[in-house]
Amino acid sequence: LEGIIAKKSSSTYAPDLRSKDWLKIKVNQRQEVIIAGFTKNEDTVKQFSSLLLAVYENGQLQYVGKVGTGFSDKLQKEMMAQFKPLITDKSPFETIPDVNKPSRFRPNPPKAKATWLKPELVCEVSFSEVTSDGVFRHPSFDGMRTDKKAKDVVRETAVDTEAIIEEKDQPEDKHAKALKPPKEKERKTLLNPKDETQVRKICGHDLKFTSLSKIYWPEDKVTKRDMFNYYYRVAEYILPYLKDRPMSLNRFPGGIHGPSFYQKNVKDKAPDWAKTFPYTTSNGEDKLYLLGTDEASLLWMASLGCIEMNPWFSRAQSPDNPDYCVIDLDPDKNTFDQVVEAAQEVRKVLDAIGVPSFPKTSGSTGIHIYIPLDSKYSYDQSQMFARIIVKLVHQQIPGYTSLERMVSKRKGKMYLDFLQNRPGATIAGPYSLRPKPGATVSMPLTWDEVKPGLTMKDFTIFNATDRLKETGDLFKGVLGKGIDLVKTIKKAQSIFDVDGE
DNA sequence: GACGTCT
DNA sequence: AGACGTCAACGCAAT
DNA sequence: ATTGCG
Ligand SMILES: [Mn+2]
Ligand SMILES: [Mn+2]
Repeated sequence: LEGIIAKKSSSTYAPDLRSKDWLKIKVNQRQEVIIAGFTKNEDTVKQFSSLLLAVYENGQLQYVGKVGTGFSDKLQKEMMAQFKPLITDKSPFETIPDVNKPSRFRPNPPKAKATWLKPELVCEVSFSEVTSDGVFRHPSFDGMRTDKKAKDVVRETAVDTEAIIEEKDQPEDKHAKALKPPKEKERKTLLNPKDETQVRKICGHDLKFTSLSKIYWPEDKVTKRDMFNYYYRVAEYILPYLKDRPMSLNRFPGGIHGPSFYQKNVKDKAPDWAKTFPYTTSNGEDKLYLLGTDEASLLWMASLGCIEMNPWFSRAQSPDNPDYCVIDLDPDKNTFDQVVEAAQEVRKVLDAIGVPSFPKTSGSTGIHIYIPLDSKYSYDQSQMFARIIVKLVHQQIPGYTSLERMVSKRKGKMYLDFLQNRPGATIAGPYSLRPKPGATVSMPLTWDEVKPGLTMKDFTIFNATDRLKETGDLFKGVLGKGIDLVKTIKKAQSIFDVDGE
């Protein structure tokens, strides 16, 4: 048994971070809204990039934000047919909303052109909360509503009720406060800034955190304590990508410049509550992988000095069937703008054959692109598909990319790594920290963000949680509906010159 | 980083 | 109690 | 059998 010792913390600081307050499952709100227009980004092939949403407030049309996710290409086509007759060059709003509103975390939003619609169509969206300027956070499209008149669409939550009361500077009304939905609290920090050793109860298990002021990232003055606090705060985002996955532990007990080593076997090491996955090595030894499960397993890994989180592509329930295929761009003597170019080339190829793709910075030097497979295929099939894609990409940009396995044969060109799609192989998962100067994070992106000027240090331990509050989990689709490989490969063969070999 | 053994 | 030593991947393919 | 590779 590993040394996680049950001991009451003597610290007076530690508040009860485990009050059920934050344990509540985040329930999205839903409401009907009017479609008042749509935007189309400069580069996209889609019908539209987002819908501009509105509700009536005091008889006036009020902008409540936009939604850019939740519709398939097919649905978009049908919707566009409904939009066409309603297009108008006059904004239905009294004051024209800023649909390209930049923010601290998306300083260069893609240029989106707005098209206005007569406010007649109604749809339903879900969202996590309403921001202080009255727009939806993390909106997602749930479908059209044909049974509802646009004129009847008003705000459904009590949030605005309170906002209006405050605006008019009325005395606070207890009743209004009671109606207010529970505010999505920003998660508190796990560990206090003082004690070198602290014990916390996580998922019912006492975890001990030691050497908390040890500097893990000296260039950035980031400590082990900072690392724990980070994983604690991103837990809800990262855990879906670790859950039930065997983990390769890559340990850096002395920080990012100290010696490091891999650990796969946690037999007789993991605490008794940890879930494990048995495997047998090629020379017949029985070992146990740690499975990602919950916050306790996440923080226990971190406490071993695992700066990175390296999950399998498949889960224990179906270990031979990956949930996604990965195209891993590994630059050598390339600029990051070239990595961006290559990533967009991957996207173009995938777009052409109707395959959704999800990009993220690796946090180290490259970019990872995930393709959802929904564990319908084998690793071999996934790798075959990845090989087809990178071959096509390489044909487009042979000047600075390479498919050579041997580094010396790559001649400084970027490796289009498809071989990582094999059992037992891993890469740093989404939201993982990396043991690199800058305390970088492997950050999921929208494709609009994958453009020249992007840098690895845009996303770090310092800004990741703030960004997540704004963007939500951009990788949701990765664990969603998988592609149809058979159809897709056929389509690729019809469009491109795919050589089978 | 954790554990066993030695002084 | 503290110092010290030891351990902590793996599969595949090219050479 | 050893090395290179992620
Ligand atoms: Mn890589
Ligand atoms: Mn790679």
